[in-house]
Amino acid sequence: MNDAPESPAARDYRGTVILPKTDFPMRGDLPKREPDWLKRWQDQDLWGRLRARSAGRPKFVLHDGPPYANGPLHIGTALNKILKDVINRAAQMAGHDADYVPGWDCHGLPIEWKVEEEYRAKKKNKDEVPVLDFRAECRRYADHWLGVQREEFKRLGVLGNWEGRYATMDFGSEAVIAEEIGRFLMNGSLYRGLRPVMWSPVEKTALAEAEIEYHDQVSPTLWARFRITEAKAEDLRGASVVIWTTTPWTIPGSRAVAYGEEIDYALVHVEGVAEGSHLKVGEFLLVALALLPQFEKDSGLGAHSIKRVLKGAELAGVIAAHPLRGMPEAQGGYGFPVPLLPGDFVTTEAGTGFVHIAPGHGEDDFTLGRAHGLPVPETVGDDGTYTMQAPGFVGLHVWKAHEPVYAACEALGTLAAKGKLTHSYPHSWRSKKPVIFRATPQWFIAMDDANAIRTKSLAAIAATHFVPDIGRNRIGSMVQNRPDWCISRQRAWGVPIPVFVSKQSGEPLRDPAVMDRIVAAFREEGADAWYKPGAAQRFLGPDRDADTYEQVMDIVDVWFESGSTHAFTLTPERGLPWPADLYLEGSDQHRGWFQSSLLEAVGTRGVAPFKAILTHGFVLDEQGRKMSKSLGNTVAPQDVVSKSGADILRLWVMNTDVTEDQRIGKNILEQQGELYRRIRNTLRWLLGNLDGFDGSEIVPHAELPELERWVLHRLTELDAKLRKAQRDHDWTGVYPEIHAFCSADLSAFYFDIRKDSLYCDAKDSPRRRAARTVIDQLHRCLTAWLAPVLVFTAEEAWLARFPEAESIHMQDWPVLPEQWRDEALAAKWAALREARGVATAALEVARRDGLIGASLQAKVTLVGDAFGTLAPEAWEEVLIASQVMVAPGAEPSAKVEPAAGHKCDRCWRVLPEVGQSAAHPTLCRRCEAVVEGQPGA
RNA sequence: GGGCCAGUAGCUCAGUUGGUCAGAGCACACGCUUGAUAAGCGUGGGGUCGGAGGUUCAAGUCCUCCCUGGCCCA
Repeated sequence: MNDAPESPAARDYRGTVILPKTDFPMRGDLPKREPDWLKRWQDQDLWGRLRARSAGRPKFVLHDGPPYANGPLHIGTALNKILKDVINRAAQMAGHDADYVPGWDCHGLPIEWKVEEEYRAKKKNKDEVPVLDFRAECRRYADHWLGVQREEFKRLGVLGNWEGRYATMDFGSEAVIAEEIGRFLMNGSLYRGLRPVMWSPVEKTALAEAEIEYHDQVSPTLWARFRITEAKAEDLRGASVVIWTTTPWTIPGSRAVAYGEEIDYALVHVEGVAEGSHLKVGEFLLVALALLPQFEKDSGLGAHSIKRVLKGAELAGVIAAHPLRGMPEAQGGYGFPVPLLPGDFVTTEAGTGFVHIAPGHGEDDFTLGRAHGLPVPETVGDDGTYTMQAPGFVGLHVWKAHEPVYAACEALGTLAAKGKLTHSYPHSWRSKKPVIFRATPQWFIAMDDANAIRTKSLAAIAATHFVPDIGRNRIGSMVQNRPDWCISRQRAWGVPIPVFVSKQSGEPLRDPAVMDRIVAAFREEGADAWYKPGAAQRFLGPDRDADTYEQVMDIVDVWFESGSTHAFTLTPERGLPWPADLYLEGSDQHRGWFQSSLLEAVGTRGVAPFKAILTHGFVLDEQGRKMSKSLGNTVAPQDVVSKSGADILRLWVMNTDVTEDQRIGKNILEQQGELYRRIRNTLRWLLGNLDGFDGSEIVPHAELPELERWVLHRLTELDAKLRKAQRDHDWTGVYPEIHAFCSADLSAFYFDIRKDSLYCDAKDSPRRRAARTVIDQLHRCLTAWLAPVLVFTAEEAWLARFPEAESIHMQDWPVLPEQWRDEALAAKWAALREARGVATAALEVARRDGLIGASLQAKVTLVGDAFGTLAPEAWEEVLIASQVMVAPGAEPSAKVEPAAGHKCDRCWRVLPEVGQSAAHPTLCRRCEAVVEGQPGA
């Protein structure tokens, strides 16, 4: 019915249709093309040009948290760096000078361990290797991985000052780290103290909290009697307090027993015992009432009576005997009185409601002991064997001590019961071996001395902008509760704590001149200077005798080093302001880098080194589980880059809510590929329709049709969101919205509608020029807005249009005219699109019924006042229908029937007028005019 | 074991102070187009908003408990 007339012979008008034309390929082919872009940027010194161009702009400094240089990048590090890159690029394009200096953390146990492993493989003993050689080996190792990671970061499209990167092992960094320690030495916050620390007997070193991981293990358990020797209440004398412990090896270090003041304790008279029980009929025991039923099972307690129930508070002043008192081999070693002390950490969740206190073997123990003036015995040596202070067990390893402890207690009649328990226990993250709490001399930074680091830190936290805000609580409660900062490590690969201690007074030497010599030497020779022969005399100077000083050979905690990165990176020499605008790391760094940086800066400068903190979550697999090699669910960034392209990985980062944990996997990446294709095709279509575009055809805003002005309004909305995200560092949902704009607003709506005009109107028709005016802006906005994320694709889409341009990355985001914003128009068109849905639904029904195929075959009658705000001719455009009638009515509805007339051979609209022209019998009037080149067509 | 956070269609995410909030995009199915074509358009089916109680006239939206997962800490 819509066939063109058979005669005269139909002409081919295809050549008169203006179809999109561009060399911008449909497929990204990212793995192949991205390296070419990287080379171009490298060759043109994009980074240098950006800095030159940005001179004088307000600085934006995201201070890089240093990844550890000991292996290839994993997906979490890639996520972190990509997010930083997007934020830096966005700040740059929003008008800042975003000078980004990437950095690396280079010292520390993991590298040391790797190098030792290499020695072991070569049958070399580390202890026989000169320390300077060993340190050189570690340096080479770190340097290698720093190089590998740098190239991997670059491949991800991350832009930064790679030449001027910082590393904690640079001589200048080592010097500043020593200098920072010196500040704490001089201001008095650095002190040496005996404290229980997490100690690895295998690696023979104290471990930081971050170097500990928890695994289940089976521990021997011990119920031991502490016989009461002194008590006001007569019925308590001679009774035994029963403690329970999962570390029987700490018994030789036991110096007190803790109880809970509010806990109810039962004085139990034993009247019967199960076979094999170590309890004795007739004895009196003290056990928490709530735990008595469990104790019965654990100890084989049979018939018994509760003589009395007492509050823990009544136990104040009670003295007991050590369970090893009288041990023959100990030669009177455990004869001291053991006081009962109140401890608020005592619970009735497990055990007996009594906790034995070994001040050298636990944080709570140490604190309680210190409060009551208890000694801190050093019962265990650095290799995990007992010292002379554990008489009867000297030389025995603690992991082999439980049987001897059982035996000694049994012989002394203080063994109440024994057993086994599977529980979570701390292990060294390197050796995977269990660690112990052990009292050792360590260097600490005081949290609550006159320097008041804790108080000042809490104030600094209150003044910091957190994204998300919950981070404030998290780091706040940690700082509130943390103990003094133990900064010493008994290792070789790091920056030494550059301190001399007077052998006579035991006091550290506080001499600025000595510190100056040390810092100057480190700057020239690196921290190796500390280990060179004659170092002590060299630094102490001619006026002091090195023999009267102990040179501290501990190195500093790597968290102190990374906490000092602000001090050697945000410097006037680098032209970087202090403090940084932003620190951006995973949420685990609340305890790590955020905190060490905060404490270090507050301790030396009184304020935080950052204005804002942004945290992201962890990368999980598609089921939301942690990634692990054993589960085989890891996603390597290198694989994503080589298979899909860095732009896909970058898009994934920005399409997730980074404040929560993010999932990644094959399906999710495929989905990102789909989203990418839509964006890419949008750019391609824009480019295709800008072929030959020339500023002379731009139509003034006031003369644009409503549809065009609506698109420009949408641009102002997106622009506002983008700029708000840039200011607040909160990007959640921004790029999903840009994608939705490309898909729903442009591709499915605006583009679809304007194809008729762009393809079929005369080149210079006002309507077509208006569309191209907007398409020009769309191209400029989208490429600029996408540039921080799709760094390669945006460049390709920019240069496809402006081949002579330097780079999209040299551009700023366009500043949009305020007049584009038109809320009333937005509301009107939102309503129109609702109404349009009624019509498209009706068209679909007609299609189902075979009445029409393409919508241009339809004549649509719109009934309803909702349609009245637009003229029928405008509805023809919006519905892409050949003929539209509008009629008043309450409920909106649409009637569809085949359009009457013939299909225009050029624009495919079906109109009665087709066939009326003698010259072009197969064309509609508009197309005839265009083909004839009539003015105003 | 403790602290903090999260759990909305297969996937990624929206859903202010409780009252058209059960949504979007992608995927999927079906259809159209063949002048964005290894593209484009339309329509549609999918969720008892982790589970169970409770507060309220009214609860993804508040409270309690539980389950699952994550980070941190023991």
